[in-house]
Amino acid sequence: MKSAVEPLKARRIYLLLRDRIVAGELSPGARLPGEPALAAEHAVSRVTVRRALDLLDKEGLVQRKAGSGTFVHDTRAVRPIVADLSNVLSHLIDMGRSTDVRLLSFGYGVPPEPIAESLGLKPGERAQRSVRVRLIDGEPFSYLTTHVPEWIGLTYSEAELAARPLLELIERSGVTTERATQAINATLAGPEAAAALDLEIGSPLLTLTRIVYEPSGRGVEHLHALYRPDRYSFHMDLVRTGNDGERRWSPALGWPRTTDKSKSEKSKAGEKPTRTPRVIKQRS
Amino acid sequence: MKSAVEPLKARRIYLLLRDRIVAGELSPGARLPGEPALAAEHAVSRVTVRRALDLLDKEGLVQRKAGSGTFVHDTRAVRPIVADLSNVLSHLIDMGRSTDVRLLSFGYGVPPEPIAESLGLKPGERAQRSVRVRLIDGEPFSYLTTHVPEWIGLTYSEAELAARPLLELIERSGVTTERATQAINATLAGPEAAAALDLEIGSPLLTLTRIVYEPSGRGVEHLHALYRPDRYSFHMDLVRTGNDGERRWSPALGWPRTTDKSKSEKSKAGEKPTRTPRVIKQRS
DNA sequence: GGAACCTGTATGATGGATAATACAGCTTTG
DNA sequence: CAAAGCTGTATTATCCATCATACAGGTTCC
Repeated sequence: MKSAVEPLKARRIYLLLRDRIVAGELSPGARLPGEPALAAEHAVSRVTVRRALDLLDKEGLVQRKAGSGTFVHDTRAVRPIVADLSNVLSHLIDMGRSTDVRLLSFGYGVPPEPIAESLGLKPGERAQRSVRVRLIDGEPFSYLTTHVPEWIGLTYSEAELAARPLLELIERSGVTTERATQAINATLAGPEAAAALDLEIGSPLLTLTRIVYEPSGRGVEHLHALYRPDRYSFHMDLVRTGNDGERRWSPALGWPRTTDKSKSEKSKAGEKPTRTPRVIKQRS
Repeated sequence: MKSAVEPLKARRIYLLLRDRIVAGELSPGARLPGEPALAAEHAVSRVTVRRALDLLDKEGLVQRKAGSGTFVHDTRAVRPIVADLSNVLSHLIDMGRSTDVRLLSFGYGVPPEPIAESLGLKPGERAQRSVRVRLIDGEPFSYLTTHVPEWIGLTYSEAELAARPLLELIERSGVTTERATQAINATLAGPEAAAALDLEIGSPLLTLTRIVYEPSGRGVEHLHALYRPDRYSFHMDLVRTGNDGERRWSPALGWPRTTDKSKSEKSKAGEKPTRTPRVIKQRS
């Protein structure tokens, strides 16, 4: 068995720098602090900084010029996709970007207890489990694990699942979907997800867990989605509702907009990032 | 300078197991796979698995019984706070949980370019930057970095900021807030955030970036929030709108019912009061 | 009781990440 | 041109996470 210990500090610095670049804090063309400076800043040796920069370089995020410095390269290719809170990204397709789905796994079995519970399954009852990866322009950005009660799952084939949206298939089976709940969170990539998303284990991931209910209140779909944060983020517009006494933000329903100039977001140096919303025009 | 190489595989396994526990996949009382099994599953040595389990143990998530096995312990203490998408968690306060805010940093300066842009500042214009940590029941769960145009920031004092919601202070200054945009994402904890949130560097974090605009369209607040995913998550209810042709999910405006996780009946072996300190300091 | 698990504990070996240091060649600046 | 940066490239040494292995002592179950 090969032993281990993988880059840690190096990868960390790589990720931090990467975040700052993708977030727009370091604009294209800008020169990064020198290797000695970065080494001092992060209290590591220059060799380590160097490894981090090599990773950025290999990824094309940065261009190194001997004798001159390291410069931020084209970031446009790395700009994340933006979806609204209901997870709609159809506007991307309209923009000519191609999305593709790859079905990694398909089968029936007894799901873990919490999922069974959310689907209202009796102990021992089976469900269909599928794992899919969604790609945009050939690059994977989401890793979806879905569970559907067996009696629904049986109404469509594996091939159909690979080709059509699951929810559409569910509705085709005669089930009406009406309500859903979802939770957004963050995790680290485990081995399978990391492999599927072309990431290293331990990379941060955005998480979305959604349960779709039919009118009777029975769950018909349990979705667990993992997103690469550098390629996907949730975005929403809020409006102020309820005058003073009860001031609160509510989602702006007419949602389409995003017209304004690239409003980027980021915070201070050496901090956490967040993505830059994409300027998107949408049809309709 | 102390050299390095920190636990990697061990921590990874720790985090993965932790996720499964917190997510409910491994219910309280359940017995984890044995150390040899886990070692095989993750292709590591038993020593490494052991370290991961030690971390879980120290955190109180798991109880180890020599000769018997390792069992999932009380998870209720770890259940994350749930907030709706507009970031309201008032219902928690209603539940008797106390929140507290600690002001870590306060000052004025020229913000990084993307933030300046979002606030509509001219190059060189200054803004107030504050860093706060929010605690619930004494435990930190969010790390907030806010930027406000100087002319607004000057209308309140540092003490006021530490005591009252920022948005309230902004509105008190005469500014009307009407619209906001926010993006949700994920990252890894950097050094400062990790320290403030009592985490290790490299832990996953939920990210929320919100920009609040006044009616004229000028930004008046830039918020960058980092949340511990094990203590905080976003939750929302959706309803199906737009019949077939344009089927889509929209946020349910009525208040979401909290995800009641009280599956009371499960009292396994003698319940234990275990009040475990939350320190995750590893290495001694 | 005893087999078959399990967790606790100790050992030595190893290899890869990191540190520390030195020097080359290029670029920019004055 | 020369000085002062910078990146490229070695070399050597250290450290420690991990591996592999062995054995102890507890628990479960037949």
